[in-house]
Amino acid sequence: MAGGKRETARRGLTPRSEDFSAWYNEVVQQAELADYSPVRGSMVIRPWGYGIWERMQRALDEMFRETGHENAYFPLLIPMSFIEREKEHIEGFKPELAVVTHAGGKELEEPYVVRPTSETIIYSMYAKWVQSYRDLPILLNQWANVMRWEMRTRLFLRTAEFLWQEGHTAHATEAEAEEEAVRILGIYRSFMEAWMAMPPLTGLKSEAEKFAGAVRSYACEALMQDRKALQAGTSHMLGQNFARQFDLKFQSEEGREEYAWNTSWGVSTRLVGGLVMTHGDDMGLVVPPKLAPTQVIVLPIARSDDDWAAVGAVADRVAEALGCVGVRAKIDRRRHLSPGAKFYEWERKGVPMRIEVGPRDVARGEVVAVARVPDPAGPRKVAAEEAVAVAEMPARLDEVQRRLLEAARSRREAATYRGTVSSVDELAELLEGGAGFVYTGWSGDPAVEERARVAAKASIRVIPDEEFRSGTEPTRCIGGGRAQMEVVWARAY
RNA sequence: CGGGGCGUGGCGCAGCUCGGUAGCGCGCCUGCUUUGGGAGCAGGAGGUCGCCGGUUCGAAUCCGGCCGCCCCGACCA
Repeated sequence: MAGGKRETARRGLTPRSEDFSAWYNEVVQQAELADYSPVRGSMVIRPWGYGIWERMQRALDEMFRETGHENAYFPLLIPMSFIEREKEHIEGFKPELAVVTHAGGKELEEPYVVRPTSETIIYSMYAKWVQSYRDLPILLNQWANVMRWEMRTRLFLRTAEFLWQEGHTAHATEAEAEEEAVRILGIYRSFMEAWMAMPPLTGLKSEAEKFAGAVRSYACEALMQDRKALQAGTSHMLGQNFARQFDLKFQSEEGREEYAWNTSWGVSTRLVGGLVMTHGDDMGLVVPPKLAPTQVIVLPIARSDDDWAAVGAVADRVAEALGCVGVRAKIDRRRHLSPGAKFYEWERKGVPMRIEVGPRDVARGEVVAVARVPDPAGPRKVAAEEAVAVAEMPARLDEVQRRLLEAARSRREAATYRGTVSSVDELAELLEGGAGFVYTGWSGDPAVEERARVAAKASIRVIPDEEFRSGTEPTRCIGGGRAQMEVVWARAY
C-alpha cells in the first residue's frame, strides 16, 4: 500500500514476474475480495470474496454431511486453564493468544482466550456426553472464526482473525480415528481439485511441522504460481492426547474404561488466497466457474436510447435463460461506464465468462461470448445464436473449470523435481533457481530439516502419500546417510 | 521482535532540503454530448497535512516523543 509509485489504481497491475507479492495484494484489493480494516491484522471480506467463500462452504459442508458429520457451535472464549492442559498444544499456541482479562467492568477471576482453535473446549464437552462406546463416534464440525495473533499478516493468507471450519471427532478405536483423519484428507483433496481447480499433494507432516498436540498431521499442499507451497488443509490424528487431558472416557463393549481417540481437521479462508495465487494472471483474478458468485456477466452495449432498450430486452432474456440452465448470470446495466471499462472491471474480478449484447448482435439474433481465460486453441470471442449460446454455456463453463485444473496441474509438474538432489546445498540451489516441489530421501532426522530451513529457507511439506511418490524410492538422505523415506521440500507460505 | 519504507481530500502522489496558511492525477456530484477494449467538455463538492508536545510572529515543512500501516526476516492455517 505505502510507497506504491506505480499507477495501479486504474491501469494495470504489477506483473507477477516483477513482484508476486505486490501483485497478490493488488489483486485482492482490486478484485474487491477484501480490504484492510481498522483492526490490526484483521481484514474485511467484501461481497465478492465472501461469495467465493460461501460457495466453498456450501460444497464442503455437503461433503461433510455426506460422510455423516453434523454442524454444531461452541463458544468463542475458552478458559485459559483449558488451553493450558495439553502441553504441546499450549506451547504451540501460547505466543499467539489474544486474552480477555476484563468483562462487565471487572477483572475476570480466570482469563479467557479468544479461541485459536477449539480442541480443548470441544473435548471437554465430549467428555460430558460420552459414557459408553455406544455414544461414539461423535462426528461434529463447526463453522467459526478464530484468532491467532500473528506477527506478520497478509490478506487471506495469514490474518489475525480468520474464518474456517474445524471438525472434531471422537472414536472408540485408534483404527477408526485414523480412518477418519485419512478420509477427511481425501475430502479436502477432492474439494480442492473439483471446486478450486487446485491440485494439492497429500501426505503426512514431519514431527517438526505437525499440529501442536497431534500424534500425526496430514496435509494438502498446493503449489502457487510463484512456486511456493501453501498448506491448504490439515487433518490431524490426535490419538488420546486430548482425551486424557479432558477425561474423555468411555466404557467399552468388554466393560473396560478407555480413553477415546480424536481427530481434528480444518480449512480456512486461506483457501481464497490459494485460489488467487493458483489461477490469477496479470489482468487480475481468475475464479473457477464452480466457485464464481457470478459465472456470466451480461453486458448490454448501446448508443441511443432505442438501442439501449433493444439490447436490454435481449440481455434480460439471456440472463433469465441462463438461470434456467443452472448458470449464475448477472446483467451490468450501468450506463455511465463505457463497455471497455466494464470489460476491464469484470476481468479484474475474474468472472469466468461474459456475454456482450450490442445492436449488431441483436440485428443478427446473436450474442458474443468471451471467456476470462480463453482456450488457446480457439477464438477469443465466439458469436453464436442467442439460444445456442445459452444452451452451450454450462458445457463451456465446465470446460473452463477443467482447463484451469489442467493448467494448475501442469504448472505443478513443471516445477517438480525428483531424484536430482543429493545434498542440502543442492536443494538450496535448485529452489533458488525457481524450483517448486523437490523430492528427496530423508533419514527422519530433524537436524536435516533445520539445516534445510536455514540454508534453503525450505521445509518438508509432506511425506507424500503413495500416489505421489517417485517410481524409484530414494536410498540416500540429503543430509547424508540412508533414507528412511521420501519427502517433498518447498519454500512455503 | 530485528531491518527497511510510508502516513497530506475516497485512491495514488507532489509540496518538506531552504517555514509564509495546500496542489496534481484518478475517482465523486451536476449538466450536455457519448458507449463493440479504461469517453469528452463545462461547472462543482471534498483536506483538524497520523497523534501529542516543543521552537517560531507564523509549522504539512524544523526538533522531540508516540501511534499506525506496508515490505523483508524469525514464528505461523
